[in-house]
Formats: sequence, structure tokens, C-alpha cells
Amino acid sequence: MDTSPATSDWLRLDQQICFSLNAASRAFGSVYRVILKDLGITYPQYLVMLVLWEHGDLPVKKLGEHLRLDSGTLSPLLKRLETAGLVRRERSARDERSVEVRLTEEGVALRERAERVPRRIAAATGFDVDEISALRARLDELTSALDAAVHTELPAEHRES
Amino acid sequence: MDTSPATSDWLRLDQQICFSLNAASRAFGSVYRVILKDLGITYPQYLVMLVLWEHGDLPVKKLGEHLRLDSGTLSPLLKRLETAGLVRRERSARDERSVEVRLTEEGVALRERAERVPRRIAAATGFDVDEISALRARLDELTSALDAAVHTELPAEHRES
DNA sequence: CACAATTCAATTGCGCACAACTAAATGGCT
DNA sequence: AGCCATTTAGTTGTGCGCAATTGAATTGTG
Repeated sequence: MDTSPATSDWLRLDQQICFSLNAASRAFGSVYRVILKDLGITYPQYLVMLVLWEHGDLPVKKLGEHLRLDSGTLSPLLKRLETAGLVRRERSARDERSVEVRLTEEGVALRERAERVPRRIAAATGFDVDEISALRARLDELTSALDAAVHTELPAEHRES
Repeated sequence: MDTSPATSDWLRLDQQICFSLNAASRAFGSVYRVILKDLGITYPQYLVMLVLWEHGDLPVKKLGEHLRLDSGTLSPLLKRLETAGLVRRERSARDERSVEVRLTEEGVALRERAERVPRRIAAATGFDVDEISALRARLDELTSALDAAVHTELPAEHRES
């Protein structure tokens, strides 16, 4: 058709970036799975703990904003963290819609054991701090561009079956 | 304790790279979700189709090697593609353990409609070809390093509860 | 040939991600 | 005050990813 030379090359290129991204993300998952086994939590649960350690107790909503996750993901995850004794959930007194997620003493205590995790991860990547920063910056650009694309270019064809 | 200066900075840095990776991967997912809606398949299903379009009919095993996925993921996914009429699964005659995944005519035909996808994705990223290649190369390095780490450094503590 | 080890796909079970929906509480508006 | 839109969590349903197990077929070895 009116497309550029080798159309099948495009089908390959495209796979490259997103597939590579995906593969890297899953490879990280494997490493975290092993390292976090000691702590008895999964990687997404670890992310929640990181946010709570950094910002203190937060309502589910705020937690979701930090992590780009909604209640459909967070509700069951937080329930598991509560079962594990790391977190408590209490309906806010001043706004009954909101649920405050609070660290228990065990949750706070876990931080100490978690502090060795980042270095082990960094070691596993074999990248130095600057390389990691550069890559991270690039990925964040990408994410921004993609987010923008979802909300601008694409809704053009919102109307269909 | 005996750790370096700002321990909590490490807890942040670490989140950066993997979280950024994760976020980018999910952002891609959103874009693909919208673009692939026309084709009636998900992104992982699209990846399977890409491999089949490029390499022709393949046993599940080979498919898994290309995609780094095992039968636990592929079996149900392929069943859905079969239900959608894009693929057939037939036990190999020469090795009854193996299942050949074959494109149906519809599966082959879908390729034409898929050929516009990569350009739309590329446009959504806002990156040019060189930038994408560079990033991809970096991510593949990272994946290799992480894979190696899982199989060398970590099995040291294979023995536990 | 017989038997053990390996290979391959499928299944089960768990957790995450996300869309769509529900239910309750809140805030704004008349 | 009364009503309605919005906000906030939770629930349901679907699909992916992975560990662990199962069962059948194949290969290797004595």
C-alpha cells in the first residue's frame, strides 16, 4: 500500500521496545521475588510499603496516586498486607468514605530489614547509579508521552462497538 | 547501622528504576489496549501473533522461547486465540507430546490489519527510531544482567522454609 | 526389551492490573 | 432542608505471569 518499504520490519521494531520493556520488567520481578522472599512480601506490596515508609500513613486514594494504581488493585493487596500484620486499615473519622492505611509496629520494623534490598537489586543490574538515573529519566519521558497519547490522540475513536 | 549515609535515599533510588520500568510497561499496555481493540486481541495475544507471522507455525515450546513464557501462561492464552478463530492447535504426529500452533486463514488475514499498529505506537511514544533502538538495547542489557543474577548470585539461599 | 529420567503441555492456585459496576458519604445548589 | 453530582472504597470478572504439580510421550541406559 502507501506504507514505507519493509512493512514486516515495522512489525518487528515495534515489538522491540515494548517487548524489551516487558521482558525487563518481568526479569526484575524474578529478582525481587527471590530477594523479597525473606520479607514475605511481593514486589507490589513492597512498593506500597516504600510509599508508607516515605510518606507515613495515607488514605488509599493517595497511595494509589503515588503508585498509579486504583482501588481494584489496592483493596485486595492491602487486605493481604493487613493479614500479614504489616498494616491496619481504618475508616477516617472526618471523612467516612476514606480509609486510612496505617503501618503497624511490625510494618515499621520491617523497614530495617528492607534497607538492604536496594543494594542487592542494584548489584543484580550491574548498572551504576548514573546509568540507572539516565535510564529512569528516559523511561519516565516515555511514560509521560504514552499517558498523553492515551488521553489525546486515541479518544478520537472512542465511539465504537 | 553500618550502612552508608542516607539509607532512605537508597530505598528511593531502588524504587526509581524498577518502578519506572513498571510504569512504562503499564502505560504501554494502556495504549496497546486502545489500539488493539479494533483487532479484538490483547497485547500478549498480539505478541504471539507477531511471532507466528514472523516464524510460521510453531510448537508451544518454541513460542514460549521467543516470548519467554511458559505453558502456564500460553495454554490458556492460546485457547482464547483458538476460540477467536485466529489459531488452531494440533498435536504433532511425529511427537505426541508437542502441540503445533497454526495460523488459520483469519489469523493470516489479521496481519494486514495489524500492520498499521506499529506506526501508531511509535507515534504515541514520540521517540524516533534511533532513540527507541538505544533504549531497547539498554533494556536488553538490563534483562540479561538480571537473568544472570537470578541464576548465580541468588541461589546461594535456595535453602529455606 | 525394560525401566528410569527427561521433555512437553496442561492444570491448579495465587497475586497483580484494569475495566465496569456498586454502595456509601460528601459537597454544592437551589 | 432536599436533591444531585462527585468522591472514595470495595467488588466482580477477565486476562496475564509464574510456581508447582500432573500425565502422557519420548529418550537414554543397562
